[in-house]
Amino acid sequence: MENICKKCTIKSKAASRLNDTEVETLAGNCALVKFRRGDQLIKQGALSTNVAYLRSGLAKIHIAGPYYEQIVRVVKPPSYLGLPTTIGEKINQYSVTVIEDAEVCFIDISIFRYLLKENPDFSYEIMVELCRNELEVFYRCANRTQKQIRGKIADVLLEFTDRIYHSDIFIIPLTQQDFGNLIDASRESISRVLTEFENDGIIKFSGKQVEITNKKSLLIISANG
Amino acid sequence: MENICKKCTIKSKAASRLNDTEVETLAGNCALVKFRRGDQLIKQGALSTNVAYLRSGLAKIHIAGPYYEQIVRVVKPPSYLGLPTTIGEKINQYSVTVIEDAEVCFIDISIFRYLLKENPDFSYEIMVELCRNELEVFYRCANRTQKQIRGKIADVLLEFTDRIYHSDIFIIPLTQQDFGNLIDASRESISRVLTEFENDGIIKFSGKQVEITNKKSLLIISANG
DNA sequence: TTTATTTTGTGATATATATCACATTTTGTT
DNA sequence: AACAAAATGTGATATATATCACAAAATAAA
Repeated sequence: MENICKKCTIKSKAASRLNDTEVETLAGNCALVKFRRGDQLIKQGALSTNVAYLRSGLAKIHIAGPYYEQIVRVVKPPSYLGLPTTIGEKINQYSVTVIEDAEVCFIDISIFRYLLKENPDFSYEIMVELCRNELEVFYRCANRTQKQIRGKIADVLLEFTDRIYHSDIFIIPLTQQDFGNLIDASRESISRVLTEFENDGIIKFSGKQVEITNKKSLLIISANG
Repeated sequence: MENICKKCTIKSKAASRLNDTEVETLAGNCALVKFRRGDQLIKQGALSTNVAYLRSGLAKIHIAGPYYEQIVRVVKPPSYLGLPTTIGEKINQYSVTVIEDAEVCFIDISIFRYLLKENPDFSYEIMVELCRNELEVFYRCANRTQKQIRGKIADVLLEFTDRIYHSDIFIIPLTQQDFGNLIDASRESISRVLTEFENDGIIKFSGKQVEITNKKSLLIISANG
């Protein structure tokens, strides 16, 4: 088997800490798979045998809430998925679904654990990622609670334009239903506010394509809403 | 200096993975400090030089939200505090305040990092803790969103009785203001619902002391509310 | 003990957002 | 291309919970 990981151009910061032998071990126990929008990468409740590394595309993490499925966050690459399961648990504690065609490397859990044990630098970088996730959920929580719908929608639009697509024009990778779920709002409210933003000349949108035409306003709404 | 850590009876699962020499290193760079309710252990924005290990007592994690301070969760011992800062960041990303008199060990950051690097088992246990935290925040998020006040209050009461105090009678360690903040409700709503629960014979409460008199009802409310 | 401060209780009222209901458009499929 | 299914737009209405405004009680400080 050729060493696909060695040549990988989208290596994680953690993986770049691995030495040649370790990369080889990784490559021998790692499968690159392509997924399409809607495909489920990780299914809550299922036994897990792999860590997933999101190389490209976009995914959403969602968990079963008391009444309905709750989207917790949107994940952009590069990012490891399912770590909390790998570490400590055997059964997936949440689901991950692709929302934009993605390439994912599945890494055998025991190999991943082996690398964590053998290479403290690798391990440390994984920890950094875990910590960052925790903090992000904290912030997101505070925002979700304290802002009202307009502000939260502005936040999401800004996140897409600045951190995910790095462009003023992009396709929202979520249905309005999911968009609402992500920020705790109803589908109808999303529709209304988006229309309102359009009327106010802040965005243009047709279908799922959005163009941010007045980012300043969006920033103000994000700060005050 | 005597080796206080070696004799420690409330050792973390991670720390129990350390060998004698490592425990000695830890002991030499670790200070046990007592705190009283209201004392701030970790201050968001401040430079961090220590990891805090909550040995006893109770604390709340809170972060600056867009409009007000948001309580993210209540932490019970044994638990490491400030890990996300230790790992990856230099400045505290959230605050921690004692809500019930506590004993805390402050561990020098560089020593902590050294132990992470030297001892993969220690490191792995820390990761387990990080992952558990992440999952808990996920669940909490879904609950906060999907349940209404009655259900969320029932949840908190159940958490106190089952997981924190292991007793049907306990003192709520939060003001109603903080209680509300924790579950996204107003102070007034907490007061009203608590009174309602008392009228329905589910709890008895005088001042901050609560006695759960009908746990079954509470479980039902938690499940349906 | 007295005084000041913080916390709690409770009614009346306001409001942001959900829900419902249905038309319309878009997307996916045979 | 035609049809079925899913997603979106928009008005009318409902509602859970916040906010306001005080009074009362409990805690902390002097």
